[in-house]
Amino acid sequence: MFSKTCEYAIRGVIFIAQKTADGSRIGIKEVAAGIDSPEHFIAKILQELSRKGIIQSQKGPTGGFYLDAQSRKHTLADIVHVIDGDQIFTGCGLGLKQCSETKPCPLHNEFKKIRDAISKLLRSTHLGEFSEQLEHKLVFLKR
Amino acid sequence: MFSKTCEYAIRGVIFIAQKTADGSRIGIKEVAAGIDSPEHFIAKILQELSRKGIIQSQKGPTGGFYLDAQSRKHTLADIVHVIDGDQIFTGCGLGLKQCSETKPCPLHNEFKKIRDAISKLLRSTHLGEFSEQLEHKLVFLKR
DNA sequence: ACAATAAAAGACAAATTTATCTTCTATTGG
DNA sequence: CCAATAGAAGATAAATTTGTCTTTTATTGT
Ligand code: FES
Ligand code: FES
Repeated sequence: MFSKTCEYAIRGVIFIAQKTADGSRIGIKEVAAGIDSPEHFIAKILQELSRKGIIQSQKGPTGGFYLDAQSRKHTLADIVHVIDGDQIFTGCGLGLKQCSETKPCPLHNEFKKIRDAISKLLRSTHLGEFSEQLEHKLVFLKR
Repeated sequence: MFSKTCEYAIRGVIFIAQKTADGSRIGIKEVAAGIDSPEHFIAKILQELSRKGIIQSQKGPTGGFYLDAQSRKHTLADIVHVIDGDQIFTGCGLGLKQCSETKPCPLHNEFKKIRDAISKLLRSTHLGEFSEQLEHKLVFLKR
């Protein structure tokens, strides 16, 4: 569904959203441990998201990653778009070079519904929503 | 959503289903051309599906791939299962080692709906259904 | 039996994705 | 200003997926 990179990205950002809801920052090591991902790999991913303005970062002592008020309005779709591109939003489920209404693949109509459900979910889930859940052990980001 | 291998597999089998509805057989070259895939690559894929009994094949002159009555009752889910395993049917959308009701990821409940929709689609689509569409240029397997 | 045909199988190679390691740069507190 | 900290960046490597090439085996019609 998503690339491994994108899975880490989403988990990482959700983790950051939860841990920095109080305005603090969190270091890359804690993020990697928190979501069970390779440290340098998630670092690169977060750096790209930071460059694109999806999350914030700060170098030096007391530095780390965090989300500002603006970022909390971003959605999971923004992350997926940056990491995996728009394939999942508009691509053909059977891998045709492009999805098309006029030259549809045999599953086009059915795939479209699923794709739209995924889009809707990703677009309607804002990063700010993840601030509290984890602390109460209601949901998990690793196993 | 699916691996490239699995996309080719589905397109290939649908193509075979359409072209051999009359009881004939079709060669690997025609399949590769028909779905715009690398010839030897789709060959390996079809060989595996053949070993698993999802499709049939016959060596030698007048040989080729085809679907018998039994195979036409198979579903797209059978193909996906053979090629990509059960990740798409039961795996966690955020890449946790296993999806779990008791230790769910933050998107578990939403992902489950999507996963179930995909499962339902794949399980309810039988290979026999593809026998006529393509001939009338209603749907396409390459572009 | 024989030659032609077509899939099966296995080895190999390219490309992409995922992961690791090292060095550089910015920031902080003293 | 200086030393410590932590992210940024770039190079390298491993693993996986995707694609190609060659040889073998089964089947057919003559
Ligand atoms: S053409 Fe395949 S999903 Fe639209
Ligand atoms: S735990 Fe992530 S989808 Fe079930």
